[in-house]
Amino acid sequence: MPRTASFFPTLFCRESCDARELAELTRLATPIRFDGGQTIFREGDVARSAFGLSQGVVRLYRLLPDGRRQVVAFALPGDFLAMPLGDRFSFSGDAVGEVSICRFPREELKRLIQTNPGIMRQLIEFAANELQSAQDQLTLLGNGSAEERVVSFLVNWRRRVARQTPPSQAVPLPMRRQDIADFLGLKLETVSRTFAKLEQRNAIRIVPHGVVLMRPEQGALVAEGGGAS
Amino acid sequence: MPRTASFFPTLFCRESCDARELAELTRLATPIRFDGGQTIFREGDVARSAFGLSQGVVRLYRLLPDGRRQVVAFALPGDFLAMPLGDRFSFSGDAVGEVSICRFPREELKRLIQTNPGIMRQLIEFAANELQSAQDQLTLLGNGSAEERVVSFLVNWRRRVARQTPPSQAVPLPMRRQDIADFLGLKLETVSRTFAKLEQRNAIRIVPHGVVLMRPEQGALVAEGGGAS
DNA sequence: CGGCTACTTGACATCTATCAACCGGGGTGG
DNA sequence: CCACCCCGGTTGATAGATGTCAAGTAGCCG
Repeated sequence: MPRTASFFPTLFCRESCDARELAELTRLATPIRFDGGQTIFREGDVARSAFGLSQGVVRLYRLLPDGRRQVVAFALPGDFLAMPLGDRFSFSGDAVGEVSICRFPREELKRLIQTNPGIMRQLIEFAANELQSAQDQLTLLGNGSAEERVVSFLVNWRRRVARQTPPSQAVPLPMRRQDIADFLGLKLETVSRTFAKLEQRNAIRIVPHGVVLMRPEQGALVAEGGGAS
Repeated sequence: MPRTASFFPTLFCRESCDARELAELTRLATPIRFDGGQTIFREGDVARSAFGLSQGVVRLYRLLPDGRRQVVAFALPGDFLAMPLGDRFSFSGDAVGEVSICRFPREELKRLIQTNPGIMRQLIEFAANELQSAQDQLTLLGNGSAEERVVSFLVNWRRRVARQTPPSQAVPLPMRRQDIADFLGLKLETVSRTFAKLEQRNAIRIVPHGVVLMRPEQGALVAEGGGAS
């Protein structure tokens, strides 16, 4: 269990960290790697496995029959990819850049969860967080202008990324404009234009694979509360 | 425990129905009534209680600082109002017409849940459903036109209502246009116009406190999958 | 160096929001 | 019992924001 270490600590050791439970989990986990663009699991597939993200970024999305796409969340290291309940995936996930995954056999994981109240509690908490995030996102898509959506995305993304690699002025944006657009319910041109507008206003600076959020505007930008999963 | 009966069966007896657990739950529950428009709980309040809906319809919503509102869901009998986790309500709920509620003291309910795997499982399943619904709604708000949103709402609402009072051609809409608008991320005028357009097309008929969904169009209308909580 | 892909920018179309007037039913008070 | 008022809903005219289509630019990889 080499690379695995970077995953468990974030996910399971936040509060209740039982050594035995952790050992069990580690025993079940199989580490896998994916290249950028590869699909990890597909909406509708029978969920034989559950996944945890160790390294990299994963976009979770749904495809509509006519090809439209809704990105449900961007996962960061420590996040679950898909809740290990329900026997089919309710969305697809693919790698944005290289990623390291922990794969769990679903049935065994399920059994482990049902017999370990500690893990069970963690799972419920995780679900509650997800729900909260989904409702934040819902509120944003229901009421926000293009600019509010983009700003909210940047602020939330920065907060989440900062948790992983603390000190850094620039916020990396490994995903494409199209991904951001599909996450925010906008078109990529609108995202691009909004970025440009924010830059003209000196709220951000656009850099090769990310943005720099400028100090002064940050306060004014906040407004919205929660955000992505 | 008189009126209470109409709540528990739907919520807790769908699958695993343990007589002892049910008895415990019933012991904790206090029935309350509210008139239309009354607020049952408020976003941000400390959640001393958890609530289950016995009769009527409740709108669950968030208020943004500038007064905009996002209706997160319309609850029907058998639904939980707010997940009994987290120590503050993450949204408000108020009665649409008269409602009957079951009130649970949160701490005791929590204890009961943590010691009863059956109830725990139910709760997780409920949370998973909620999450699924939230993501459906997210997809709708992110990609749907006004008409798609309204149609999706009507179809999903009909399905949910039908579960309660099976045979009825007309779909009751006890909530106001403004509520529907805030649920769908539209303005009430747009909702009204969309209703009118659908009626002109003979897809629906607008009746005093509801609509009738016409047979032929129904097939064409479906398109979207899931929906409200 | 060439070609691909992501991204940006521009002109224009479309949709929904906005502002405002109007309609109609239910309840209240005369 | 009738008239009025109030509220929710509908409808119209107009404006603003985002989507659409299309061209053009920049960075990356072979």
